[in-house]
Amino acid sequence: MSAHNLPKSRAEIVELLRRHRISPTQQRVEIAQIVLSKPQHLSADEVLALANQRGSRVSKATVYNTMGLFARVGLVREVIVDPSKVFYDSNVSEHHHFYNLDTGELTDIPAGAVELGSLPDLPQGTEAAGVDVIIRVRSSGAVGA
Amino acid sequence: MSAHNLPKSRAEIVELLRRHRISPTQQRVEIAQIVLSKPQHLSADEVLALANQRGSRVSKATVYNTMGLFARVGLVREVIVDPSKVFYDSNVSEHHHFYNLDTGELTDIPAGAVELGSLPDLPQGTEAAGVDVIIRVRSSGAVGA
DNA sequence: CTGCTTGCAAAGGCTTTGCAGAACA
DNA sequence: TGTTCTGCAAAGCCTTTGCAAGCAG
Repeated sequence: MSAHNLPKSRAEIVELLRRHRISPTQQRVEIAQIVLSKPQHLSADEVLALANQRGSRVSKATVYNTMGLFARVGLVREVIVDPSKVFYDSNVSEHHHFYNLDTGELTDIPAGAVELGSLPDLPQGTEAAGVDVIIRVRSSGAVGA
Repeated sequence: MSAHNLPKSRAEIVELLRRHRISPTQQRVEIAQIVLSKPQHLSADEVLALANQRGSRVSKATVYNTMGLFARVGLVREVIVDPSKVFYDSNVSEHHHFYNLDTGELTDIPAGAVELGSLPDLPQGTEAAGVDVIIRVRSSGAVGA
């Protein structure tokens, strides 16, 4: 599963949203076009900025609603690496991340470059919902404290 | 390295702080006693609550300052799993976490239960600062949406 | 003494919420 | 036409900051 090949045309987006039982309103389609156009990591604020920049009139509230909705249905993945903001990753296939503490840059770890053996036993009464691996890095030469 | 055996006596705490070049003020010692007394995951708010509950007069600002300081010197580890708050882990040795999305509970993954092969090549110009593995789980039977 | 710390309250940044008007089916 | 969605602004939560008073060495 997974591997939508990041559609672009309005029609494809509409189709994609419908498939996820999301009614394709104008704003959702615009946001989807922006976010799903290519593999990328965007904060809510960046999505809003890109939308405005494209001339779409979308409000902050709608961006949050929409990204939350997309995350819930699996169109995007939330990446939690920074306490101050959530990143949305348009690449939903299984992969992990580097997070640069100095620049705030979030990048993908090439698929298969990190191998988790088998999952450990989960706490009793729980089922797995996802595995995140984050490798925090620092720009070489960056002065600490 | 690592493996402080979670000291308890005031004298040990003072000694520990000095070793980390932190001047052992009354508040820092109290907070350290609370936090480092055993392996645990606490939010800033919980640290404050525990302090007040013990009769220590410590302000919220001081809790944040102090936990930030402790994290910087490596006395505790920040765990970022929830966009809404930071957890501080008194267990500084290398290990990973389960995070229960339904209860907000953060628990340790037994050492060695997760094996990362070798680290992948880091982005150019960066050096590793830490690796976090978070296995998100959901209470079995919890109803989604 | 001199500087580092603390505490209070205000400010700040991200996200959520309430509610009226607009769009969708 | 009934329901769902949008947008604005206000509210909320966690965290940081400014500044005067207090403690450490």
